[in-house]
Amino acid sequence: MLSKKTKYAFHALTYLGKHRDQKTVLIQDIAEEYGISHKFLENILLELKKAGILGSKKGKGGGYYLIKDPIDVPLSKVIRLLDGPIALLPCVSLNYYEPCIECKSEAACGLNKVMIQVRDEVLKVLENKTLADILDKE
Amino acid sequence: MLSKKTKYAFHALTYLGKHRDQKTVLIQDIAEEYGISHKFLENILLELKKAGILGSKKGKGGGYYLIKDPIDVPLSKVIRLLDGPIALLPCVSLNYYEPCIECKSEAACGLNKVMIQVRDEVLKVLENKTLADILDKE
DNA sequence: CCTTTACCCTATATTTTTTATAGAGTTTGT
DNA sequence: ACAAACTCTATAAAAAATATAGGGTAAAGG
Repeated sequence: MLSKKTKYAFHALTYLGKHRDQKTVLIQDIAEEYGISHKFLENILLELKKAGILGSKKGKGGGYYLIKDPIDVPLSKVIRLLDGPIALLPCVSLNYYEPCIECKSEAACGLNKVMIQVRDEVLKVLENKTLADILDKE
Repeated sequence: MLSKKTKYAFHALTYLGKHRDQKTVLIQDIAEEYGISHKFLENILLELKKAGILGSKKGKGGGYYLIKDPIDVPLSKVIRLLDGPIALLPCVSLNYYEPCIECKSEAACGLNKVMIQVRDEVLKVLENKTLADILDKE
């Protein structure tokens, strides 16, 4: 399941996508629209900024704005950023790989093979669907 | 990510699958093989039993045994049992459906559509791969 | 029939992760 | 100078996952 953090991130990105005509959007506006705590959302937006998805402007009249074209923001990127690995096992994660502690060898692990398959199927969708696809529907 | 509970369940099922020649297997034997706490594993085996995957026998000479043919135990069943929903959002879960609280309407939700697609791709794999596939590899 | 073995069940404790909050900085426009 | 609004780090609260405890119940075997 996606964490609240990730869901909030998608909400915020959707809101920012819808308001691309204005220069900046206040944290407060997004927080109110979706009933998210201002401060919690702040951390999320900051992470999205560090990842190069959002830009921000300080001081009066400041706020956040989309720095990327929505079509260039795959959903997988957002999920990985806020939630971490997409794979179901650490030993098949592309971005957060770790060997399974209790596993003797990956070659001899039956689960490993299946989970690689699952990962690839999930990524086929999440790498190709972007923020633009989400904006379309709303 | 799969929880430890689910991973332990797969370990136990693998062990039981490998030892189908003997009538029963002790909790203790499985726990030692994989370094799992006896008591923690007990709860897991009990759930697998309630789900009709395992059988057990009390008293001296007792233990657990596979009641189903490994080919009739889809991986999705085990995951759902120990971990809950496979879907990434409650609003697209087939077995644990719940509406998203912060979501106004599913029809107008861009994420909803994509996550249905993800769910279906994952299930294509996990419903068709069974315990038998895992046993093959080990 | 009695003792031992081993599963059955429920409750509680511990640890980790997630979610939320607080408050002091820093930058910027007027 | 002042106020608006993001930046950053630390901490707290809540929830979930993991682990432990201990008595209950059934069955085998002598």
